Amino acid sequence: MASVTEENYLKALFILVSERGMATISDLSSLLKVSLPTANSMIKNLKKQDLVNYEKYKPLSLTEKGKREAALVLRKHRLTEMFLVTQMGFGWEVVHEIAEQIEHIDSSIFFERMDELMGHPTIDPHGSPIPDKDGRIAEEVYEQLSSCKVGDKVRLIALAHSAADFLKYLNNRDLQLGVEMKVISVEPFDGSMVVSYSNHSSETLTHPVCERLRVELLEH
Amino acid sequence: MASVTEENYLKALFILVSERGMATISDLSSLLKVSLPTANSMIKNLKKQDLVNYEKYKPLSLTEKGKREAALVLRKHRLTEMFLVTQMGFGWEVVHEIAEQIEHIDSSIFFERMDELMGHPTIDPHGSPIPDKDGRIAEEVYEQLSSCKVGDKVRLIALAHSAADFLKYLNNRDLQLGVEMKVISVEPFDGSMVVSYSNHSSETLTHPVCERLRVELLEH
DNA sequence: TAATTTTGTTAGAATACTCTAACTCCATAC
DNA sequence: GTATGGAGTTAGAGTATTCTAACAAAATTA
Ligand SMILES: [Mn+2]
Ligand SMILES: [Mn+2]
Ligand SMILES: [Mn+2]
Ligand SMILES: [Mn+2]
Repeated sequence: MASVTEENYLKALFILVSERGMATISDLSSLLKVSLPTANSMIKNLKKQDLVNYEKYKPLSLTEKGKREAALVLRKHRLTEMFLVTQMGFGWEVVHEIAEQIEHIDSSIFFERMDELMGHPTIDPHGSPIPDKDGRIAEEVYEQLSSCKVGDKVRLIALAHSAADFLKYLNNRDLQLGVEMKVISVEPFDGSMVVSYSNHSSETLTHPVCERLRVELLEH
Repeated sequence: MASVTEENYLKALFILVSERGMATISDLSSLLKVSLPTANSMIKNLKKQDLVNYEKYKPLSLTEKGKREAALVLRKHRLTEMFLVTQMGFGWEVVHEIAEQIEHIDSSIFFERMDELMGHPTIDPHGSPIPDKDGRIAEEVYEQLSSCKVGDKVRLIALAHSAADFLKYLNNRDLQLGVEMKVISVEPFDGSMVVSYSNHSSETLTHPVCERLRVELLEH
């Protein structure tokens, strides 16, 4: 069984590859906040266990075995986040930190019970898909709010990142998953958008925010 | 902050001292399933941190600081066990293993929320007291069933040990905390007892079992 | 292409935890 | 009181994870 450290590396690699199509040792190094040589030697270790594909100076990828392992950790992470929100009443801005630890608990009955109690959820509180028991995960084929046009009506269905700061920013503006929004205007200079939704008739969102909001197009 | 390993040592020491009045390095070594030199060197480490009192060849004890740390880990352990039983529907025979891992989660809000959701329980599913937030713990001044006499009526209020085997044994006989039992007879030769309770009019319990059942005397 | 910057690698070392082997201390049993 | 066996200790070493320093390769910029 993979150690806590190894699990963190596998999950990081899985997420990096699914977000950017590829991953390098320095991506891992900065995401996990370890030095480059540390990441380098861990990658060699994971290669030895046939969990990652790696050739000197080449980009990284997970083997099938590594993908499975990583997806199962991600499953535990996302199930936990959902459990913390739906069963324990936590806000979506605090659950990631706790799940980062609980994802390493070694107990199949624990996570199976969570899953049952929640009725087998398919997404986590941030809208990301939860891998199934075999490590299969749904494609994320969402549009970014930033790519929408004036007049578009969309529904917020997921977030590209779930840092607490960002989530609190959304809380302060009553932005939750499921909210229907309409694009009022787009500023060509800096990509900021004015949108309306719920009780908010006019809210300005900067480009970095719009990029991180994943939406489903309802009308345009 | 203490590492997972250090927390396990502190908790083990706390339990050994509270159960037997004292603890030695070999007690720790066998309880934690590590070699004697391993326990020895960890004790030196904990002494350096002013968590245990230790002089070569002398018995061990926790400092006030060590007691507090240990009690807070024990609090997390027992809150978790109670949570797993009352909020997640697990049987008391499986929760110890899971709690052994979750007790090391570093998140005060997580355990505070557990505590709130359960209405601040004071005992765990095996009847052991849950230390409070300051690390204070109630004295356990229970009688053992094995010390009762024929004719005594007692209520089962705690278990001295919570190994899964033992708990399954109790499950098979419908023995739960709170059950009122009557001592029908005691076999002087081997200390086994015949008791009646609930729908069980005559159940034989061996001495090792009776020793581990802690009771409150109702009548005699 | 040449210079520069970024990324990756190797070497060497530190810390935490663990072990076995060998030895010493201590309680108690004769 | 000495012999003995169990408990405790020290020495030395291995694995996992991490780091810094020094260097090499690759990518980017000029
Ligand atoms: Mn998360
Ligand atoms: Mn993690
Ligand atoms: Mn327990
Ligand atoms: Mn533990």
